[in-house]
Amino acid sequence: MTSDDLLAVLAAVGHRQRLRAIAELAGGRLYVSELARRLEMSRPLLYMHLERLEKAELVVSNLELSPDGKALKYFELAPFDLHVNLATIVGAVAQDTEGPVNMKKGTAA
Amino acid sequence: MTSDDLLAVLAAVGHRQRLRAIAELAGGRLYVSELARRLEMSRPLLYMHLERLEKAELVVSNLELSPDGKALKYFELAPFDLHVNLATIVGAVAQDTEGPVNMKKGTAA
DNA sequence: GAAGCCTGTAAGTTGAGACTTACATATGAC
DNA sequence: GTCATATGTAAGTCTCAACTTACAGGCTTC
Repeated sequence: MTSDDLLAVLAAVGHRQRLRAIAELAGGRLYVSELARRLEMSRPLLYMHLERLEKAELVVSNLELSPDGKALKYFELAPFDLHVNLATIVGAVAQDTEGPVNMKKGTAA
Repeated sequence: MTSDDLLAVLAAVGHRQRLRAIAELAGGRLYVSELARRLEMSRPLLYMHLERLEKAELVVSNLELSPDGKALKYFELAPFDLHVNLATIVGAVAQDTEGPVNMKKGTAA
């Protein structure tokens, strides 16, 4: 995991509104407008937060059509469990100095 | 853990410079000026970051006198291991709605 | 048609954190 | 004395994320 990845997750989850969004989604998938009502925040604002959570791969979205034809953008939680400890941080930061080498997978430096 | 506590830690660690500071401190305790040189950032700036890390209880400081009489403010890592997952977040957010009750310890609601 | 939902986005404001420069203090060495 | 080290902090700038308002569509139901 690069420090960019780590920072994306930490910054994404390190915000009160996004924390609340995640907690609300813990009860099950919801579409944007409905979630906005529950969290009592404007839809465009929530939209922005959800985009951020999605980039950090903490949630997944899915545009669907309701039975009555409305477009509903559903969001649901992606499973995640990040351990914020020394090993994680040192590991992530190490990659920054380790030379910006392109590698597909693994730690073959 | 309240959501304030959780946010303090996440926001503190969710910043590139502070991540680097932590990684550098992983090699052992350092005083501010020395750490500033290693990270190549201004001392006042680093100072601010360290204060933030200390508030989140990720580092501990200690003002000491060097053999030659100089005051050195040493920082060292505090042990930490936060699991960023659903349980942690839901638990933290739950306390916000759970009524701002003062309680010493335990979850006796 | 108008009204009720929904998504998507642009444009503007604002506020907080990040960052710089500068200074005051203290100590020891020359 | 001056020069080097260190801490502590004030004051200012600046950038960016957060947030609001407003509008563009789409589809139903009446």
